[in-house]
Amino acid sequence: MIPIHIESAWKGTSDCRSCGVRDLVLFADLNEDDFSLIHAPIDDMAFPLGGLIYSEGDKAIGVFTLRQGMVKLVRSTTDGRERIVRVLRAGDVVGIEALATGHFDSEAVALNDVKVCRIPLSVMHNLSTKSPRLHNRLMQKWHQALKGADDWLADLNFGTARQRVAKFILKMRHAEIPDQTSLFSREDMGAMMDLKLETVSREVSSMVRERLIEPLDKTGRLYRIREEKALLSA
Amino acid sequence: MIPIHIESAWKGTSDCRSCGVRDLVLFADLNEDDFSLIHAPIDDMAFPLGGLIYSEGDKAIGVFTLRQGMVKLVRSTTDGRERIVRVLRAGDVVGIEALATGHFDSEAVALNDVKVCRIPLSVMHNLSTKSPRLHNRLMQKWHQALKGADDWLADLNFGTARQRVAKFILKMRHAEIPDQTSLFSREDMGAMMDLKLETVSREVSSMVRERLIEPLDKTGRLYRIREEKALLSA
DNA sequence: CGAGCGCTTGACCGGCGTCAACACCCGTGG
DNA sequence: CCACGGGTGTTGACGCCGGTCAAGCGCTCG
Repeated sequence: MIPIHIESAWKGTSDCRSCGVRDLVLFADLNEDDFSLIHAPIDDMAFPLGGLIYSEGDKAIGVFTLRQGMVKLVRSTTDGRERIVRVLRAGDVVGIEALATGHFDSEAVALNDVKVCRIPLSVMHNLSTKSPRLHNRLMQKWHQALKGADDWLADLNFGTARQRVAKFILKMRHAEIPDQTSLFSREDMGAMMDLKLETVSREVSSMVRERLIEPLDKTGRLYRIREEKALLSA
Repeated sequence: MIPIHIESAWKGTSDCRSCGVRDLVLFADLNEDDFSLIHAPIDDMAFPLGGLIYSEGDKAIGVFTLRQGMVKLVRSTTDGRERIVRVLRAGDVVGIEALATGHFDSEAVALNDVKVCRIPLSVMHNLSTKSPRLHNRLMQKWHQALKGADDWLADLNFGTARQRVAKFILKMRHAEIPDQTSLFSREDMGAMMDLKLETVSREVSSMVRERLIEPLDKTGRLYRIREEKALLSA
């Protein structure tokens, strides 16, 4: 999965009022007065699998609201290896740290087809001090990010390889179709759980053999969850 | 280290204007107008080693600014074991998540003698919408917490036992005396790095034998860093 | 001075990393 | 349409790191 910088990710300008996922996102409870305070365009953007949304240390134009798809946040450790610190899903704010510092702390890469809207920092700074509604939403998004980070550590980086993979499978289950789950490349999964790709592959395979999960495609990405309890107590 | 609930941690009411660590903390750049908006007392509190500041799920009265000492944030995993997700130091906000949800996501326990001031949620909610200065500080504190979480994962939960312990020793070095470092009980250190206490002990001992560090007390808590480079490249 | 807690050290073993071969999917080009 | 090749996933053999169990040591504090 080679990251490719997509020059032309721009897809147009958003009208947030009619956003499909508006109840999930930052602008959920803005009123008309709040919208009138937005004086810069919200850009609509799309990235394919592997697309680079930003790099570690980049100066930020804005923060991104994730409308569709999943994004991995990658840090390169001092010894050169890559560590995936978290993955974000629809409704999450990608690059929220730019609100505090103006630049990004990690690299953000699309794990599948991704749609985001980019909200300029100027809009955020202006609105968040003037609209208590956005202010509150923002607190919730910071909290969501922080809890996501702590959960990631406590759930996926603790215990045996089997326990980690089991938790991962459950964490990545689909919101709408809860008996299905989407995995990633074995190497990415390894970087998320601090395991080698062979170990990940072995654990997944053994769960398939034991009928806890069932493959739904031939690429090892989509599975049906057959025995949730057995996974939980793995 | 058995957590003890300290009934009477209350030590008085703070005058934030004369706070010794004010430049580090939330109220760093408040002006007199801002202070006049504070209509509830800021409580000054102290906890001894092992003191329980709050438990997972507790309803929050306020958030805590850490003025002295260190605090561990502990989560109990589904299988009963304890995981230390982060440790906080002077200037950090303990329990910042309460600003978003009103309750605490983890347990907070003092790792040594700790002094905090408790800022009521009402004060935070009132001030943070009315004072852009506090609003900005708050963004920085959220960012500090989130970056702390990501760093913790990337630095301390990756690589061999030796690498983890080496990073830990460097992370816990003193701000003022940079060749000294304070460790914790081997069990706590294990819970922080996902290692068993015997493994932690072995790695520390081997670094002492190799003269990378030198014990400064007889309890295994205080060390002098002799060869920083060797630790970095461990 | 003795009890108890935490740290250290040793012996052993199992889980996971390492290295390597192979299978499978898919896109490309003959 | 099929041959080929690269990328990804799987599986096996083997060795080592770190977990487990247990003993012993040295503080510290009654």
